[in-house]
Amino acid sequence: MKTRDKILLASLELFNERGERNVTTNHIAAHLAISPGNLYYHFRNKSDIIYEIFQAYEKLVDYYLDIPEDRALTLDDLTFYLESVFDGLWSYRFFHRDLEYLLDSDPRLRRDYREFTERCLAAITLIFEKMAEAGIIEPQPEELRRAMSLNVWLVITNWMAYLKTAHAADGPSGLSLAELKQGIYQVLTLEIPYLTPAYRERVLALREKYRPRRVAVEPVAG
Amino acid sequence: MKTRDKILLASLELFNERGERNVTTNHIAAHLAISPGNLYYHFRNKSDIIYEIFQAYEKLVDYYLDIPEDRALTLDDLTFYLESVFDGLWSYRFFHRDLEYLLDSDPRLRRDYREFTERCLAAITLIFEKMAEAGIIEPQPEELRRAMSLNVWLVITNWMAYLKTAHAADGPSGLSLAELKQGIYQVLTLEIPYLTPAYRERVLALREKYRPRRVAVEPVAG
DNA sequence: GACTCCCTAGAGTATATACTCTAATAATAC
DNA sequence: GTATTATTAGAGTATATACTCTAGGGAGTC
Repeated sequence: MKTRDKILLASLELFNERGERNVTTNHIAAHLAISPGNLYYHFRNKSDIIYEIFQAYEKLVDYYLDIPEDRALTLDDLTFYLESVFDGLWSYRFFHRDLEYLLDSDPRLRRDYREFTERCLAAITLIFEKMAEAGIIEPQPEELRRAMSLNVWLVITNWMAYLKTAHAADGPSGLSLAELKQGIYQVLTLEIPYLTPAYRERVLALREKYRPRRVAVEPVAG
Repeated sequence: MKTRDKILLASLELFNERGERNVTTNHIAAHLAISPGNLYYHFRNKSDIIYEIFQAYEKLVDYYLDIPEDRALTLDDLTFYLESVFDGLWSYRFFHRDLEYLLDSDPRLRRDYREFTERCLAAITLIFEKMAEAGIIEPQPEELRRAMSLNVWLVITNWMAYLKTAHAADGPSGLSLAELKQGIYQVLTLEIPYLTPAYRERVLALREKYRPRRVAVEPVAG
């Protein structure tokens, strides 16, 4: 693999593990056993690394959320969208953690992220629309659909922070993708009241798959 | 005012304005025109300042969310809870911005914050319970009520980040309390499907008060 | 072999940051 | 007044961080 790509990969890995704030360019270089000079040969600064990682994230989610317009939406589609979005969130999980600081440090990123959010919100709204068309949920007025979509977005983008700050154990054990996907349970909770009788049971069954299992908190020895 | 209190106040102010990450102890001292030595006479380190500010935040919200058990809940109560929570969020808005880093740096804070979240979730659940008792919303099973409360929490705690990252203008104009309170619109959106006919119109009218006004984006000169 | 171009090493730097240390001053107690 | 304690100033420090600079290796080309 090219050094440039190795840098991007290692950065993402370290950022996800320790948080962007705790990872310096020297750390990244050391992790790859290359010199700082080498790293700076490939990237002008840390912001550029982050920006490029973001672009990959953006591309991934855009790809996932490319809603086909020519056919009806199925429950499998819905499952796919939900799973994919949380997969993306997982792979680039450092990003939302320090979002505000990152956007403050890089105007390009701020602009792109705003547009990215708008695209995501539009996609979610479209999904609601197509769910109504498919008879999965009752149709709702435009205004409500938009507000609901925004709530879905807020729940999705904040679920990880909730897990990391209020839920997970203190230890360095961290978080698992499986836990993260319990966010799907929360998202589907939002849709319950709008489900049509025809689909109600099926969606509830889907939701049930993501129900958080109450994890017993290990008593700390000592 | 005592120097100690001045330090807490100035820290909160600067943290809110610029973000904790961008505010050093030297900045705080300079802002107050005192020496760093003086600051460190009153606080052992930056973490202690943050911890003390958090305790004030916690106390404030606990006070707001002290739900009286001896009487029925009214719409005015609900309004008060919502307004208060967003007021608190505003006054200590730096906190959620760097939450994960802050909790990683201070085990006391992590423990306290987790308990704080649990108390807030319990309070929200109780509010739902009492809203059902008061006939404002239809009663729901325990499980659903808990999941709904968590969604309310996720929306509330993420609303500001949404505004700052995806919505607000780039400029240093920043955010206003009024904008922040549009989060109430989103929270009430969550409750719409559960409203009883008797209260539906009234709650919708309340919600309407917080509807975001589409702000025209100023074209940038130049 | 010489030239060029891409890549890399590694020492080095300017700046920032959290925090310390000493000495002096103000406040209080007796 | 004197002793004691609380408060403050301000210079200073150890460490970290993002980033630079110079020198050179390796591979291909003529």
